[in-house]
Amino acid sequence: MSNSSKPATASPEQLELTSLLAECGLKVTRPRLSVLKIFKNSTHPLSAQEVAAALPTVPALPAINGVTIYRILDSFKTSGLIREVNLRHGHLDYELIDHADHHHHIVCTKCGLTEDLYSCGVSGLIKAAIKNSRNFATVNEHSVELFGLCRKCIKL
Amino acid sequence: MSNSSKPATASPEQLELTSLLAECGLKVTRPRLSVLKIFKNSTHPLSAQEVAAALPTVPALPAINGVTIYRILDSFKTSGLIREVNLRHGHLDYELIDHADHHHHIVCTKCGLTEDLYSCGVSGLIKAAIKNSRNFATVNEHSVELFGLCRKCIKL
DNA sequence: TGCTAAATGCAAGTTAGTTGCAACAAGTAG
DNA sequence: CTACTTGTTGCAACTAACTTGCATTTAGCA
Repeated sequence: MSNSSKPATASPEQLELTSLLAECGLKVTRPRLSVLKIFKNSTHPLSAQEVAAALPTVPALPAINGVTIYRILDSFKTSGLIREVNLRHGHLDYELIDHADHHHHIVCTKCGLTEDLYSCGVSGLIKAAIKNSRNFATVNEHSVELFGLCRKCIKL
Repeated sequence: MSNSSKPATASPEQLELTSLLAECGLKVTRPRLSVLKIFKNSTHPLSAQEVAAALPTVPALPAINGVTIYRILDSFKTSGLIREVNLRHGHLDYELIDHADHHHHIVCTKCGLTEDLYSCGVSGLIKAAIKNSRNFATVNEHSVELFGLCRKCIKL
């Protein structure tokens, strides 16, 4: 039984995903590997539903439950693998945290097209906020989202 | 019947709210006046539920339906009276648009305390985004939210 | 004063996300 | 290699936020 529960050979990609999970102290399971792989291959933030839709349906394997996806997203968030972003789509989106890659988003309010922005410029604002506020002590996170129209939608 | 449907005297506040609605092309109704008044008196963004909770319960008058609140928020938003803000509370918040008063928010991720920020500093980012993006044509809106801990919560 | 379009109330439905609990499986100790 | 323990998953039911359809009412205006 060489291919009953474990693949005969593990691809380098699979190995990378596995160690990424292990490093975060998360057990390596099939659902988690699948979800992580989807994020790795995605160019934009994903909602829980998009993750669900992107899950491969292998006839031989049982489908992954919707609840499990929420719980995986939660565990990934807690362990710092992904972050929540709010793109005003009426639900939460998630994206991998690549520590070398701090960015924000620009969203088309008509079609939902999303691009990353690689400049930021709020560090001054953060400093000023802490300095001027009597109530706040620290700023750990921030979101900057631009909302506009893409070239396609502005023509409609 | 002097006090059956209309008050004998209209307060200056009532008059102001009335004309504000009229200017926006909205019919002046009791539910709308109540909701607008709540926003006028609030120092922070409000959710639909908070608006509902803040509605006065005058025994003589029928209560205002929850659905109506959503519809009022929608009409206020469409006519530019209020704006949506996303403070990661799992629902949408709304605040009056005061055109002289462009601001953003700083939110405590533990207790939800919210303050306004009166500096912004993203105009450079917006210009750069339009210039560098092949896909985007205009930026009409933006959100900047800082998330951190207030002095109370950081001690816990 | 009466008309008409807009606003409201009510009931039911939808969507996103959560909770409790039993079954299962990853990692580890023996 | 096997057995144990704890974290993970699946299922079903539930909640919160918000929406829709339709009948009724009412603001604004002729």
